[in-house]
Amino acid sequence: MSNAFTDRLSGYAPLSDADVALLADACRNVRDVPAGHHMIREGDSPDPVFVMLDGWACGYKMLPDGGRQILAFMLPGDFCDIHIAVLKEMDHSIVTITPAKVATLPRKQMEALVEAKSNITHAFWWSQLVDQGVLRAWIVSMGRRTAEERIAHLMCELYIRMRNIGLATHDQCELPLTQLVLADAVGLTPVHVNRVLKGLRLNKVMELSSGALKIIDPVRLAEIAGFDGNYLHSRLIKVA
Amino acid sequence: MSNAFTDRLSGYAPLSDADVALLADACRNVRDVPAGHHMIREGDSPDPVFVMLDGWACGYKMLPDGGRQILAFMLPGDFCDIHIAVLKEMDHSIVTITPAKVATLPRKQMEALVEAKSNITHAFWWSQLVDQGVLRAWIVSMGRRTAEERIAHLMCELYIRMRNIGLATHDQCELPLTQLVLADAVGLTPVHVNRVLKGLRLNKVMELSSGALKIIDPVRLAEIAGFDGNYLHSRLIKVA
DNA sequence: CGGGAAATATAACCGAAGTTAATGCGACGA
DNA sequence: TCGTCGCATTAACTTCGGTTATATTTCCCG
Repeated sequence: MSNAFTDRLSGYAPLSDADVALLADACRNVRDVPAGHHMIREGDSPDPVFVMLDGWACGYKMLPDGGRQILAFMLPGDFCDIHIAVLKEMDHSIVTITPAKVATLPRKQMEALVEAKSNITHAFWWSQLVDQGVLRAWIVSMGRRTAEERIAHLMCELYIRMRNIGLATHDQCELPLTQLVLADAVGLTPVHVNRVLKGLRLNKVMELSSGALKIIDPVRLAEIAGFDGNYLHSRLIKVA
Repeated sequence: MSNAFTDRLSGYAPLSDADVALLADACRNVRDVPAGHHMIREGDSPDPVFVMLDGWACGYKMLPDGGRQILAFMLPGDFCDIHIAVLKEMDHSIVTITPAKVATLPRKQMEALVEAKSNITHAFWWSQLVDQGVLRAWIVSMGRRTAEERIAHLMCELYIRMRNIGLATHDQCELPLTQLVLADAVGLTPVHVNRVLKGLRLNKVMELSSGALKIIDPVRLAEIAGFDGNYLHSRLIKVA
């Protein structure tokens, strides 16, 4: 009865079989959506909460000049936005990057879950805190890291997150991001992303091609990124 | 019985007099701390939750190379970090910028508040969401805005937040940040911050001196910043 | 299998912000 | 009252990453 979502939450609080069943049941309403499908648009009034069960999505904000800044990547098991119906209006948009399976939890059900089971509340809180930690790490990257460091850091983040949900081998994982998407995420131009990627490839640090990330020299990569995975608070692996 | 904290939360959920009294009582334990006092250091295991009742603080992360990135400013009424004791280890530090009055809420009391009163829980959630919105806005700034735009945007944010808690006049507010602190916040060098500030002053947009921000041309400032205050979800003024 | 769009790759040039360094100016304590 | 320390200011030079433009490759999809 478990799925990517219950797996993730189980890493954040000790959930009983009943809790897991409850959560799994809550996301029984699953939709298959194609790549490039908007789940939420800025300005929408949020109703259901979305949970990624399979595939990638990202949250982003457009600027008046047409630029786009990606704010976060959502992987299987992640909440898309855990607002719990408190906002009048979404302040950003969410779109799928690959074809995806998305569970739709009506807000009432979310609220019921939070009220009823303190374990689940706890797991939601924790999830929220981790997401916030990721946002903070992005701010640090954008503010103080060079282009190469930023990209290396994002690769570390995504690789570890993929590993935490069992979707990475020891040196490799799927990474279905074009250089344009990457550029929108790290606040660089696609041209410069290409230059940096070339550098990392030539220096035998990592390779990114045909939708997959291959880490050749993990130590060097983490060194360049100044990566400290602590902020991901990833208990999953240790528990499992 | 109200204070800066209960005022802020009242803007997020309808709190009864009893709720307010409960919250005010929860932060009866107030400490006066000097400027530059560390409330939380990265790596600490968090115990109590801190609430700013007066003065300014900021959260930041140090980089291996000695650089510093400020992640958020905390104003009167703000939670310093609403982790509710869920983390093993803080992933960033929090330090006062001015002399401040800080309330210390033991984690047990926080948990009790959350469990007991759904209004209060709701207000905490909302507060959390606003903070997250601020983080996202910072990412957009760092990723996609020029130096001038970034500084203009931060000034807009801080002015509006000060206004929301009744600490700004129609064109002015206290802003006790040195150019060095500002630089650490917007991800620029102090030298460049100075250049930009000079430009804004010469163009009669705004002035920043002796700890105060004076907005001369608010329309132009918001224009430069591409500021849309929506993300602050500031219901306070409208309700009051 | 072949044509077309999207994604990647490269090059030449430009400009915003970083670096380094020197100077000015208060505020505060001795 | 003076000296000092931190902050603000300014200048000269450098560099990282942006811009624009043009291949080239990949990968769909008929």
